[in-house]
Amino acid sequence: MTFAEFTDTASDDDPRIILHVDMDCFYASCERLREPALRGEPLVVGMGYEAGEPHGAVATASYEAREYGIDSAQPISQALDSLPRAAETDAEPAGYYRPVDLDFYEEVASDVKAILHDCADVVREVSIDEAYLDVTDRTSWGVVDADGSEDRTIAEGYARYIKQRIDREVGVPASVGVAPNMATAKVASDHDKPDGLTVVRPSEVTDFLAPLPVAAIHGVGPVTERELAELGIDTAGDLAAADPTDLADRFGERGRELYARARGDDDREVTPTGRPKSLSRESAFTEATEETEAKRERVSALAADVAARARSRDAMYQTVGIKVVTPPFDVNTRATSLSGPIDEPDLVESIALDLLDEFDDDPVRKLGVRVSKLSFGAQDQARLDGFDATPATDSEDDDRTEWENTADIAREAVDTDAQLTDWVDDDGDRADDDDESDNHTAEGQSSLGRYD
DNA sequence: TCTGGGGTCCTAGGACCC
DNA sequence: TCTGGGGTCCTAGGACCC
Repeated sequence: MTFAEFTDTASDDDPRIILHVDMDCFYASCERLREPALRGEPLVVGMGYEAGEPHGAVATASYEAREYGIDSAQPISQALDSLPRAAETDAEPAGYYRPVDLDFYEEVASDVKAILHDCADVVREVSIDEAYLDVTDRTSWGVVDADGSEDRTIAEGYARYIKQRIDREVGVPASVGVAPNMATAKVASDHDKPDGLTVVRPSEVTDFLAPLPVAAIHGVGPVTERELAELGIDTAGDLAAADPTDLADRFGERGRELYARARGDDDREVTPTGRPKSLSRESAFTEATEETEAKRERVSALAADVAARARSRDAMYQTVGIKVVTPPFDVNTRATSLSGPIDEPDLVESIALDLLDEFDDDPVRKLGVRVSKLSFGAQDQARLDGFDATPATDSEDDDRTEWENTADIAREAVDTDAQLTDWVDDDGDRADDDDESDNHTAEGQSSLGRYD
């Protein structure tokens, strides 16, 4: 047997079993958990409405509310107008609005995640209400013939067990997709919402995907959908039958990726959730403003916020950036990198304000502050200690801006002992690998310094 | 659909290095 | 003074996701 034959056989005989668990209109379900009277009622969860400004957007709409055309990301005022009235003359809509309470949703989510981790060896949490599980070693594609009439896979029973545990122990509904890879599992969980369970066996993958609209593929948004339509590609089957080279010409590497997903080819492993790559805060003005002071105040507040959050998460950052949205909806970003990771709220503010200067004369409808190139935990800081402050940029001292110099001072002032917290790596080895690639950057620079 | 907030990944061009 | 090819890092923008 050749090696190729061997691997083919191995993958045919032993396809993975991947679950995608997706909580149904999660925020609304959480609100119903603590307020059962909201069950069965049209419910909109959003933000920005209570301030008296009809400026927020819908975060989640219950399925009852969706019946009236209400959808995520819709302006809140419009959504509330769409709700039915109890009587023609009623001023109040016969539906409910609740403001987002993220802290509560995170508590509920952690209960759900605990069950998921109990049910799988590897869990990748993608968001507050979504996760991938590799349960290959916990169940099987084997078929049971329980009552002699239907054949179901053992994996289906396992998925149902997980769903029921979430429902029984936490009290919120979930939709689950089961498939031999992540991309197909994701589409499967979406296929029968809410409270759905869709199992796509290895032999069924192609037939399952083919008839679906191309937008059902994860990664195809409005822009790509439109461009694909111009090429006569409307369904996943069309995409699967297209010429991958043409797709690559038009969409780059993404084209190949989407082609593979439409064919049900996806060998990405389920890896544990890594640490964040960036942290940001943004906020919109009621209407576009040109006032310098208003803009600066907003940026200062956002900077303080984002720096505090970074500190609370034990994150140091090496890049600080801003986002400036000008009418009609032009997104501008600016960023500055420092010579090493820092944890300095004042510096975040001064850099962000400096970057904002460029937009002094522009009307602005939205501002954001972001920190990135994050590093975590005591190890990085121990390294910083030996990090001799002679990065490559030091040769041009005159060009160094005030904040870069300040950054060096701040870095040298870092008290390693004070920062040696009881950081625990709860993300496993893989996340560590990710972080190490970041650390190498710092090491590389200090090496350069030595060889200079 | 005149658009909130928090993220990820990819790409292109320029700077810089050997 | 003119100059190749390979590589990395950085910034800015774009598409997408929940």
